[in-house]
Amino acid sequence: MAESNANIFKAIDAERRGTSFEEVVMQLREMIHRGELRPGDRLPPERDLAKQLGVSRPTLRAGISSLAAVGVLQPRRGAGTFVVEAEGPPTLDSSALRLMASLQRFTPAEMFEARRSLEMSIAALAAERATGEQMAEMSEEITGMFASLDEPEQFLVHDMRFHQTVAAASGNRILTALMNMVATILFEVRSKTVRRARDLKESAEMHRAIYRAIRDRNPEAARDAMRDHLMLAQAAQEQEEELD
Amino acid sequence: MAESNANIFKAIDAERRGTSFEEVVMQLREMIHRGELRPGDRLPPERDLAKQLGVSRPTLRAGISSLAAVGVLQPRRGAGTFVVEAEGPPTLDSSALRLMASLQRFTPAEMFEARRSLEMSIAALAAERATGEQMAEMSEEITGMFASLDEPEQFLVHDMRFHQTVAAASGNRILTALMNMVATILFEVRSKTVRRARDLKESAEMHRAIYRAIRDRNPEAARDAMRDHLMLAQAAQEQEEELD
DNA sequence: AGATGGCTCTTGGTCATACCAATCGACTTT
DNA sequence: AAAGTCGATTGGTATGACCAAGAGCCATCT
Repeated sequence: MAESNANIFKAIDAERRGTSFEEVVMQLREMIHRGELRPGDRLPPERDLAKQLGVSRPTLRAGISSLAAVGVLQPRRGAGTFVVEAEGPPTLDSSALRLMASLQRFTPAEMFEARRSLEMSIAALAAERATGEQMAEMSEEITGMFASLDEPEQFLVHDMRFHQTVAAASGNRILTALMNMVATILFEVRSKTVRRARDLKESAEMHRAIYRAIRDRNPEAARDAMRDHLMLAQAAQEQEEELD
Repeated sequence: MAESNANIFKAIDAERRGTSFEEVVMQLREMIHRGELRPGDRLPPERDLAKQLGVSRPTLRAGISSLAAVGVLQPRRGAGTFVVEAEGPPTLDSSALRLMASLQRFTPAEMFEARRSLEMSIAALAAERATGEQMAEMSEEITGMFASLDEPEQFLVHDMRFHQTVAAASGNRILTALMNMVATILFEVRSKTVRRARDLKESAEMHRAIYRAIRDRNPEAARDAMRDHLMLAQAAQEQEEELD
C-alpha cells in the first residue's frame, strides 16, 4: 500500500524535525551565538519578528517564553524584548534546579555537599588568583560581619557578599554561576528558619580563616577552611531544623 | 486631582504582581513541589487546565512552554503533557549554560576548569561510596576502551559511560547534574574536531588509574588521577584545535 | 525658553476561535 | 482472535482583536 510506504519514509526521515516553535528557539539561539544579538540588545517587535521568521505571533511568543524562562531574554511591556545584560555575578536561573530538587527529592545534605564541593574548588582557585582589590573587599565584608554580630539580617548580607567576592576572585564564571544556583536554593531554606545570633561570632572567625588562607596564597588551606566553614554551617542549619 | 491619587496608590500597591502567565508557572511549580504532580504524571488537557486555572489556553501554553524549556514538562502531541520521568542520570538542561557561554564569552579553558573541579570532587566522593557493582561497571567500560583503541567513536562512548558511572557512584545527583551540564557543552565542541587515535591508549591508562584509586578507597588519589586525566584531555583538545 | 503635564503610538500580554496533526483506543472486519 | 480502520482526544499553529504599560512627542503653562 502507498500508506505503508509513507510510513517507511517517515521513519527514514526521522531526523527529529522539531516543532515550529522549537525552530524559533533555535533561530534565536543561533543569532545570539553568532553575536548578532548582544547583551542589552533589543529584539524587533514581536509582530515584525514573527513575520520575519515566518511564524505566527503565538508561536514566536512560545519561543520567547522559553528563552525568557532560562533567563536569556527579558520582555518589558511597552518597551520591547531585550537580551539580558550580562552584568554582575553570572547567575543561572535556579528554577530548573529547584524543580529537579522537588522531583527527585534531593536531600538538604546532598545540596550542602554540592555547595561545599563547589566552594572548596572556588576557594582554592581564589587563593591562586585573587587580586589585591578583591582581597580588600573580602576583608571589608568580614569587618562588616563582626560589626553586625547582633543583627542577623545584616550579617547574612555580608556573609553572602563575602562568598560572592571569593567566587569572583576564583576567576571562573561557570563555577560561580553553578555555586549561585545551589546557594540560592539553600538560601531560600535558610531564610525560612529563624536565625540565631549564637554562632555568628564563630562564623565570622571562620570566614577570616578563609580570607587569611587566600591572602597567603595557600590553596590547600583555603580549601580546608572553606570546608570547615560549610560543614559547621550545615550542622548549625540541621540543628535549627530539629527545633521547629 | 484624582488621577495623581491613583498613581500614589499604584506605587504603594507595587507588590510586583507577576503577569498572568508567570502566575501559571508558579501554580504548576507549586503543584510539583507539593507532590500533587509526580514524575511521569500526565497533566489535564490544556483546554481543561486552562479553564481550571482561569486563564486562556494561549496563556497556559506560554507557561507550559517555560516549564518545558527547563526540562520539567514534556508535551507529546496527541497524548498529553507529562511531568518528565526522573530516570537515568540527572540532567539539567544545558541550553541555559550554553547561551550564557555565548553571551559572556566563556573560554574553553574556563569550561575545562569547571569540569575538572566538578569531576575531581566527584571522583573523591566516589572513592568513598562506590558500590561493588559500580566498580565492576567502571572496570567494564575501561575494558571497552582498550578494546576499541582503533575505533575513536566507540572509545568515546565508553569514555562517557565511565564518567557517568563515577558520577553515579559519587552519590550526589546535584554534582552529577552539574557535571553533565558542563560536559555536554564540552562534548559538543569535541565532537566537531576530528578525533585522533594517537592518545587513546594513554587515555585508557589514565582511566584505569582513576578506577584503581576508587577501588582502593583512596579519595585523594582518585582526585589526583582525575585531575591528571582531564588536564591531559584538555591539552590534547587544545592541540587539536590549533591544527584546524 | 524651559519644564511639566497630557496625549498618542508603540509594544508586550491576554483572549477567543478555528483548524491541523499526531496519538490512542474502540470498533469493525477478516 | 488478530489485524486494520476510523473516530475522538489532545497538543501545535494560525488569525484577529483588544487591553495595558512604557516611551516619546507636543502643547501648554510658568
